[in-house]
Amino acid sequence: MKVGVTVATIRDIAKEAGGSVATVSRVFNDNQIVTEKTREKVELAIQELNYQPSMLGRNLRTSKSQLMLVLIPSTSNPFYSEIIKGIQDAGITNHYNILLCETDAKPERENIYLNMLKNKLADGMISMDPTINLNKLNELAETHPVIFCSEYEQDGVIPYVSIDSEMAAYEAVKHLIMTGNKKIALINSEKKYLYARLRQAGYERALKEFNLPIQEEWIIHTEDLGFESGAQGMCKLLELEDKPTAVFAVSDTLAIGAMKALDMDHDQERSPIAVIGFDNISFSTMTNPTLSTIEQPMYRMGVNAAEMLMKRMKGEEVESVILDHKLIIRESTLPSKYI
Amino acid sequence: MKVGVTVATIRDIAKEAGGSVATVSRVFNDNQIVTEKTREKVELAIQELNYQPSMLGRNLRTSKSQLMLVLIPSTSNPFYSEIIKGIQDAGITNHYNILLCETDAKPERENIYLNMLKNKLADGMISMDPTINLNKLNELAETHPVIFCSEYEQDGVIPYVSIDSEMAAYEAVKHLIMTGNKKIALINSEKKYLYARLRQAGYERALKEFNLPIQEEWIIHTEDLGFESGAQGMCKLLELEDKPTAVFAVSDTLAIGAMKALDMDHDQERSPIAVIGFDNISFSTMTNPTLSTIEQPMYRMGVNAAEMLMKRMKGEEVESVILDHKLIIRESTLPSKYI
DNA sequence: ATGAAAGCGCTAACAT
DNA sequence: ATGTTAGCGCTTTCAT
Repeated sequence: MKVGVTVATIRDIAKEAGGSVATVSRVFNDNQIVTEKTREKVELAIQELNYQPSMLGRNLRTSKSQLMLVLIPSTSNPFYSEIIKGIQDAGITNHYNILLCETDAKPERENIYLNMLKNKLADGMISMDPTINLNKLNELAETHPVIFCSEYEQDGVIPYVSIDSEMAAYEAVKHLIMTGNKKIALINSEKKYLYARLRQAGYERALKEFNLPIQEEWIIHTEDLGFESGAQGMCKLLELEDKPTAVFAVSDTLAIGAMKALDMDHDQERSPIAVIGFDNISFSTMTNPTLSTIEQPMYRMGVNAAEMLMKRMKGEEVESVILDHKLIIRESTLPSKYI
Repeated sequence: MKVGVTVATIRDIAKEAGGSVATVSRVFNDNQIVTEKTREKVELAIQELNYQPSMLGRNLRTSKSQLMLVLIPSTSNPFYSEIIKGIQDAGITNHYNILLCETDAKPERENIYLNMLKNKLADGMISMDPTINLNKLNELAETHPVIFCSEYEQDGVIPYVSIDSEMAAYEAVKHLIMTGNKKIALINSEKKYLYARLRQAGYERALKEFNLPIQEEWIIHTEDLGFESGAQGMCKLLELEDKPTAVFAVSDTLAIGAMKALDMDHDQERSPIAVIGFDNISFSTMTNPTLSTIEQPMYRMGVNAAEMLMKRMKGEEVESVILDHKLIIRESTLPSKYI
């Protein structure tokens, strides 16, 4: 690494081209007012000195950073990967880059990121973090562009893009009922998250509609969405006297863990247990049996969230969006698979 | 979102505290020269006006952004998630944030990111992208801090953190041989990638050492590391007259896809096929059978890469690092599983 | 110990 | 059409 190599600034170009910094700036910002002749001279100088305008200078002047903050709880859930890809694709088309922020459910990290928005290091924020402090975020949203993606605040003021979790859960459970199950368990995450409450509501609505009892012992709450938690949840269910015949897990990662616990359970007496997940991550086609699930349009959610944020950053108003979900029936809920 | 709300600047604080901007700056930078009394006054004003120093201003002045660029080919491979977590954890401790850059193997994106480094939007770069243009990167590295993580240039000048891919592959294949396999196939990615060449070299070395033939038709090259590619690779092998009895796949994602193809192959005549992967992503314990693999210390690789880069950004020299890998034996290579 | 002032690289209002 | 210049918010040197 060469030390002391100074990078060309706009002034160097101006001098080299025999013009002023304003002209150089105009050339770079595609200002049509510049003569073709002048433009050529400037562009030659730019080539010559291999000039790149400093974002630092430009950003300070325009007080824009062209950066979007993206808050996620953890990178380990593949659910977020597809969304991020959507955000990135939409952002890059409009010369925005994303600053990925993994909060790991740590409030001190959250603070760092909220401050980055306050002190202009980023122009706006997309939050996918269910653990975020809503009071602080709402306060921030009064003065800065913020969009929710996936997890949001019901009846809140921050625009969001999400799906109808209650309806999707209802459909998943109804599918279990229609395929002959009467004892249906729920592996849910903690009820402090909106999506957890909504999916539980959908689960309960489906059971009620078909006059099936809601049994406390068939509802498991896990600490996180890891495979391990799903497996533990299933183990608890398998220990029950009165075992369920089907399980609805609120994420594919939980469902996959649950199916693994089923694999490893060598009680040949027990009846097969159907499993349905939520998200449709790509892994869900790789399990054996393949996993029935609710598809979320993750890539589109990301694109939408980014576009909403970019509008917001231009000062436009935006409306929240509910995207379509879809029931995907695979082997894990096919009775035949187990016969 | 309130419009027109102006954020407090360092001058506002100076005025409020009845001091100068220099003093406020000193307080913020923990300059010990400030009197306790003055410091208190300033801190009160900071509280009062809820002041956050603008990174934009600070960055321009110090010509540092406290941002590290992280280049990855795609977010969809979970292999990168753990590494990124390591980078982020190490970075945040030192007040660095990461700018995640998915190149998607598109050269135009690559250019965007390389330029961000040139024009000071980021202080340094960690590249995990095997598709990157080495000429450009080497040129950039002459003037800017760059570190390779996982994929690197052999005998190049850019420091890297990686594992011994050749040795790891050798061990994986030797394990297949020791468990009784004589016909061993390789599902590799494209040979333009260093890791692909090294792993193939290890594969060939193990075969040679045990006097097993290297058969062209048992070596598959895939376009990417997706599940689908792994499945297609296995299908090709299953169509062969002379089928292998074991497969070494250069990534867990490929291996998992390959195992899925095995699941779906209903030829009851064929002998079982052992599979070993590479990476030890968390999903590899969720398949049935569970996947034998080579563990890479992904989190530690990330931490190391970030620390190396931070040293480099301070102007220190750093040495490349090879971290330990580990053979993980699970069900997919246990002969008993198939009997 | 504190303050005044220069200046980082750029854009844009204003002047020519 | 082009140039001059102020100033974005901060750090830091130099003076007091």
